Amino acid sequence: MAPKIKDVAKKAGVSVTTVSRVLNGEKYVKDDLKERVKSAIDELGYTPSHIARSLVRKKTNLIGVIVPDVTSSFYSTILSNIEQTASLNDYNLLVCNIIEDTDKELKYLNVFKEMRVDGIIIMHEKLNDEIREMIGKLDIPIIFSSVKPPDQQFISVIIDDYEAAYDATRYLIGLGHERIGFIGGDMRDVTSGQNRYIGYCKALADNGIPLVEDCVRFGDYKTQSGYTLIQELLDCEPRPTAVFAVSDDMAVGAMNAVRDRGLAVPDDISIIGFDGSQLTELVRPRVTSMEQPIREMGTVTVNVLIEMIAHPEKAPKQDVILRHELVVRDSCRRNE
Amino acid sequence: MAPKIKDVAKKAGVSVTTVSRVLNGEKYVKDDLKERVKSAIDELGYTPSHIARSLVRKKTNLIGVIVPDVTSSFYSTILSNIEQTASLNDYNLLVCNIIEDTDKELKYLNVFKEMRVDGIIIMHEKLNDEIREMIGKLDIPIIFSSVKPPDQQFISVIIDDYEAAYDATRYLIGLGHERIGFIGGDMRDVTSGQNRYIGYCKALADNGIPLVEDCVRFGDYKTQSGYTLIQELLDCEPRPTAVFAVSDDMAVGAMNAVRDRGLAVPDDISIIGFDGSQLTELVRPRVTSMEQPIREMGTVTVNVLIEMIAHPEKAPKQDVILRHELVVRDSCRRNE
DNA sequence: ATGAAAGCGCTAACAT
DNA sequence: ATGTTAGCGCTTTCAT
Repeated sequence: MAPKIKDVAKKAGVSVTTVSRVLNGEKYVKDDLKERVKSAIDELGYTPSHIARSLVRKKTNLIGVIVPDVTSSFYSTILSNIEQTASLNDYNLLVCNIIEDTDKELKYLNVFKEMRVDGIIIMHEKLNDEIREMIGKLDIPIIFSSVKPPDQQFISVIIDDYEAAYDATRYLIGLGHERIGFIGGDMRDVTSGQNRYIGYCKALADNGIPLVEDCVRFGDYKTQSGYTLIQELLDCEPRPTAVFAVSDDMAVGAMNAVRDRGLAVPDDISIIGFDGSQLTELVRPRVTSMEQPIREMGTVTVNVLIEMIAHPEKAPKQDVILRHELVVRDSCRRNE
Repeated sequence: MAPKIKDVAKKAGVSVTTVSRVLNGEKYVKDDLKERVKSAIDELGYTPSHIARSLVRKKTNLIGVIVPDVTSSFYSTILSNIEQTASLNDYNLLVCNIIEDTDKELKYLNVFKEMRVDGIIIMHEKLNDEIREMIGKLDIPIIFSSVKPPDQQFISVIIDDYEAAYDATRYLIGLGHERIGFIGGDMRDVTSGQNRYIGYCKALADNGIPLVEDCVRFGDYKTQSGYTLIQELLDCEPRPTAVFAVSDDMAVGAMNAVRDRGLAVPDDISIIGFDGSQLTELVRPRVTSMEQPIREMGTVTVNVLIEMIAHPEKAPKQDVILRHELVVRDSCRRNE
């Protein structure tokens, strides 16, 4: 059996309180006692039980994280930064990977509650009623990262997706493109679905370019869906000279489809992505992308959450909006 | 304050023991009492405290996982499967991302100990003395996934890297290649460093092909290192007609470098990767790779670990060796 | 079939 | 400056 505080106290010839005091770095312990306790701890190989501590302190230093898919470059990068920032602040991560599995999410939310996690980070916006209700009466600080659920009560760390999509489209227009296809996300998603689509539409409208419904498709942000959907766009007459894909994964899928059809990016068609995932630099041509500050997003999310945990009464009422940034690489060119 | 078992007992007009009994699905509770307790639980929105439970049961249902880099396609895929299998068995994951940071790993190992996790999964093999010592006296079941540290005392879920590398090299030889470059890993790593290199050497030797030191480089498994190292191989006279990179990431980096130099894969040079990461299908040409059963690896790791947790006395003494498999795609061709 | 009470390992009044 | 003790929320003998 692992040694407990009582064993240390006995060995050092002091009370458990004294041991607890040196454990928690309190003053009011004479140096010689402190030394005795420390060597007792060393000899016994004692490590305090976080469990017991949590029980009395009513604080677990645990953050529950719900990721849609850890294998995605986008989410894993945010997760990586979440982990780093959490670790820096002595928080540990309970990670749940839900692959569109509502039951699993519900289960994990319940686990988070049982575990008495101090805070929760959620990275998807498809909240059904059950989950909404569960979350609503959870009484644990919750923050959304990179997404914004329709509910006003929750706060998010996001970019302005509307504006980012607007800027991405404008970039294409500025390059002389007028037939610009769109490969969108899930229109049930407010940020990554609706807002990006609206931004695209508005940019066209502001520049007197008519929206061609036939050049618009919606997918699920993944490579395969970009691969599939662009094929329909390539069949349009006249063919778009540029395509805006609302995720880098979809952009890469689209680029592969173009290539597999014997066409070239960007010579035959320009493609711009969205997110700023590592993939943009891995493929050839490298993907021009409207980037989110992914790493910063993870960091900010944790910092805001920790603030909410520390001061639940003054929880922020406003979303945190980070800046998006166009990073030009090689997948778009001027339309002559 | 969240309701506790005592509140439920009071509300239902029974003892806490009875509540505990229905919570844990024991028999010996009359139906009407059971009903009363259940509705009290519902009305109060009571959720048992995992903390308190863990304290008395001396079981946390927590598994600590140490990943070198969650943003890597290879590790995140294993992690995803670890999570899935753990969740299926009611275990939760405490995830630690160490980016070659020994201090952080040490810290986390200590956190795992404090948290009294039931088991630990480690996915890297660079154990320095400090970590080795820490792990040695941890008294928590530990299993290594996809890697094998030099120490005989720990068990691993791995493939036979030597044989896999041998087979990969033989595939290239079978394609008619005789000048076969090698982009290896870290020679301090037994599995992914040494064994793959030795397999490569042995395959050459068995086929009467002399090893050309100049066509061998060692990197860190990442894209950038593949990109850099292959440049030196391309300068060799005569130039290798094929290259074996011991990770898909390095293979992709190498392919990019080849392309950026105006050469083509596989027409000018064949490149075979290793791992079977998602990347192989994402880039063009798609990467022929000696694949590890990544998904199975995560599943098996958790299953074995859970077995070790349940029966610490009869811990497996043998590594679990999974089968590797060559998946032919488009990055290698016959050398005429 | 149900309940009283001890204790899991620790912290935090409170007392000295 | 140090020690005593009462919980934290639950499970689990042991009684009844």
